[in-house]
Amino acid sequence: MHSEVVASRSADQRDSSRESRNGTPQLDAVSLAIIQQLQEDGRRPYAAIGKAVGLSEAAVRQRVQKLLDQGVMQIVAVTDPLTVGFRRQAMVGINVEGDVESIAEALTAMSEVEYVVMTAGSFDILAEIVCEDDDHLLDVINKRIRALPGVRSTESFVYLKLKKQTYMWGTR
Amino acid sequence: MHSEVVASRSADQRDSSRESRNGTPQLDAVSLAIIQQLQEDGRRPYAAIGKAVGLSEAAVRQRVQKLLDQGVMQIVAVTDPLTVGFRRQAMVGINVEGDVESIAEALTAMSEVEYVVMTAGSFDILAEIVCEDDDHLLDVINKRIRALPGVRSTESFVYLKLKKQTYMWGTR
DNA sequence: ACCACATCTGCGAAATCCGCAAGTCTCGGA
DNA sequence: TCCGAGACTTGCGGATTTCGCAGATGTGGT
Repeated sequence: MHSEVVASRSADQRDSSRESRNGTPQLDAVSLAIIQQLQEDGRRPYAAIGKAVGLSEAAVRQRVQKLLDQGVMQIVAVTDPLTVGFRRQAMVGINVEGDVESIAEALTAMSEVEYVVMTAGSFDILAEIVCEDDDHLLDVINKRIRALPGVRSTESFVYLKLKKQTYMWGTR
Repeated sequence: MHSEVVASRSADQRDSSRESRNGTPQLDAVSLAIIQQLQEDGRRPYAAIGKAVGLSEAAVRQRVQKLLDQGVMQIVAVTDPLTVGFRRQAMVGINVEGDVESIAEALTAMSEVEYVVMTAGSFDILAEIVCEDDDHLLDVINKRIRALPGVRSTESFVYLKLKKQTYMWGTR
């Protein structure tokens, strides 16, 4: 009933914040374990987490704070869009002529756009749209996205049924 | 310094849990406001939330517990996959012959599959894959997904750059 | 060797969480 | 109309958690 992740801390396990070349902070095993705990329950007390990962309450608190400050993770409530009144969703594949980045930027600025990713393949950009109804969705796709200068074509995939949505990265 | 969302509670605002025909619980304005608070900070104290939405600490506590029990929302840590060691992601569009639902089910069972949605359009299913490297990604797509009986064809969109990822449903 | 820096621990004080009870109000059914 | 169910409020202690700080410990660079 005392499953410690790490019994002793060796050198390479405690570099909780070293920058790798691309600027993203490098995470050690302990921080990973902390994140894992908070992925199960975002409100789990620091002491309980400490017990699980083999750290003091204060140490866990400091690391969590740093992870939040660094933007490595955030602790938030996530919901099923349907239950909060958004009944139409779609993934939109977009092809761009010219600067892809600027189009992506414009999409990011739209509040109905939940998700924007630049891709390799037959689309340059994939964007997820979350709307209240068909009219709203139609408006966003036809009037706002297609109106952006540089958007060559779009293809829409209206969601029929959401089957899975996980937030368990790093928990495998 | 006392910004209450609701000054007085009218009838339709306090049906915090009524079932609509499709079985999903209906949310009132107050629960929406609570979720909104927790989307900004999943660890915000109940008293602070109560102050913001115009409810007592105890009432907020009861509502949050119910929302969690009902599965309407969950409070979790979310991370940027890249910083936790998953360097290859892709969206895969899938075409199916026969029962779409059962294929979706099979995808859901895979731990590398983060997201599964059934769609209308030129794909029957969209699935998001999160992997550690190219080999892993290739393995999942070619050996596991394409091997499913009923999968007619797939098309992959490898992620080049994630531009936006929000969890702010209902916060508009 | 020594310093600078980051991290961890320990420990009080303050704040929060949690369960509980009693009273109010509204809605809807008998 | 009367009554019960459900939701909210207020109030209350006790257990728990959070928070800030001071003092160790450890590591890397000079």
